[in-house]
Amino acid sequence: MPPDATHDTKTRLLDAAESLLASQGIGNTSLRQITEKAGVNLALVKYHFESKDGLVAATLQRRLEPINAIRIHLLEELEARHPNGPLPLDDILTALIRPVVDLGLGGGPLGRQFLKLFGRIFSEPAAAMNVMRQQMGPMIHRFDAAFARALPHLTDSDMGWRKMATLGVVQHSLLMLSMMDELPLHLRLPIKFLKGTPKPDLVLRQLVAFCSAGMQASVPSPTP
Amino acid sequence: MPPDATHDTKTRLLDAAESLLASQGIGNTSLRQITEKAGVNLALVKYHFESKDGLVAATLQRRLEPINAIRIHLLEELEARHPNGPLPLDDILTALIRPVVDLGLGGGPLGRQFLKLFGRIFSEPAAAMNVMRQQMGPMIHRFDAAFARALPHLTDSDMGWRKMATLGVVQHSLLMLSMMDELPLHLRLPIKFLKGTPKPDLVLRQLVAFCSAGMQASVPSPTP
DNA sequence: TCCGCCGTTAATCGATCGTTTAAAACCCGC
DNA sequence: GCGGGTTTTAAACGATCGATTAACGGCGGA
Repeated sequence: MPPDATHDTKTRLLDAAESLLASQGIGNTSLRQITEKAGVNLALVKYHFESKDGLVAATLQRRLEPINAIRIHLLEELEARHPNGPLPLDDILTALIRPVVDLGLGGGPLGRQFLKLFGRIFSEPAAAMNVMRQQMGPMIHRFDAAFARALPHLTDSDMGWRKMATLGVVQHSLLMLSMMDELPLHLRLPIKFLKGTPKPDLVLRQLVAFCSAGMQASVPSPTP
Repeated sequence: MPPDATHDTKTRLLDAAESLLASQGIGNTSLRQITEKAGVNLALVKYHFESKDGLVAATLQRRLEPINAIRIHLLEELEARHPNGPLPLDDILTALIRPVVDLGLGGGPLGRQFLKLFGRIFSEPAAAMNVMRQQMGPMIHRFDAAFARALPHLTDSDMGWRKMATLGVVQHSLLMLSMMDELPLHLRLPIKFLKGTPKPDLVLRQLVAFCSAGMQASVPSPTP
């Protein structure tokens, strides 16, 4: 199976889109910028992806699908290692966080750029959020049972707050990291404590440590 | 001092901008939408705010300035209450988080909408980030000493990671909350554990509990 | 009363947007 | 090497963008 032209054009468009959407946001990136960077005719976006929204959705899906597949695979491995009883909280969090950290900091520059797009996604138009929800929904649901068994004393509401906080930690931290080597120096305020790009293992350890402690926090009393 | 026409027009533009920028993002909102909602002529944006960037900056500044002033005021109150020795970590976090929670959930609908804009800000063009940095920089720096004294065993790097994570928790959680009563039901996946809009006190307690535990987490060892 | 400034207005500028069309170029099996 | 489906191309569509211009209204001071 030779790399036929169709696949090539599609990939070139996806790569260019990923890079530009990440650095400028969806609404601020034009199809002309994308097709020019890809070295491809403007009308091919409609031909291969139907519309701009279609291209954006495909760009997100290309990365989210394998990431979430790995997450679930890691969780299943973990379950196999602990057939009975609850899973260690740190291991659950690692299964959830490691795939996206590895893609962003372990892979090439394209992965890094996608991290930024991933961090932006909640601020983008609904079309993008739809893909996100469609891809993340089943994966998150798969983790719910594991979390509930690891922290059985938490109410559904408390658990909900903490999962939301965890997602915030991961998303914001990775967004900041992915901005590091691209933003002008004077905007680096939140990450000036970093000398250079940190190793994926360090990032993972820091994020898991914070989130694990946060999820295990004692339930706050109604009024002091 | 009667409410002169100038101040009225400026306020109407700021209110309309705040609402629209929050719900659509900066790049996806046109000046024509803003001026139409404000019931004001298009050219008045240039007259009063010089440009679109100027209007956006003024919109952010109007909210960030008083919020950060209250944050610093709460911190100073706290320092006065504990003249010697470190401040309680939970109280530091409360001083940092309460003002923005109160604005977003305690005030009127405009405050709620600003929360969304605040949550989006890191994904917007550099012009918006500049205002953010300019306003947040001195405030954050003011809290650094308090955090360092409350957690003296943390290295600068560990502290940096945890402050970044804390900011992520606050920003993401408040963004999700502010989206709640505006987004279509099928997008509410991350917050479906909430029955209705939670009280500011509950939100504050949840966020402080998670972040406090996260910041106090035992320092992760280099390699297991 | 008239002048001068401030706030406002309508109208238009050139640029760029996503989308669409119709024809050209390409590739493969026959 | 011919025909038909696939892929690519150049060109244009209408719409909308931020910015700008010049003229108009009114109101206070000379």
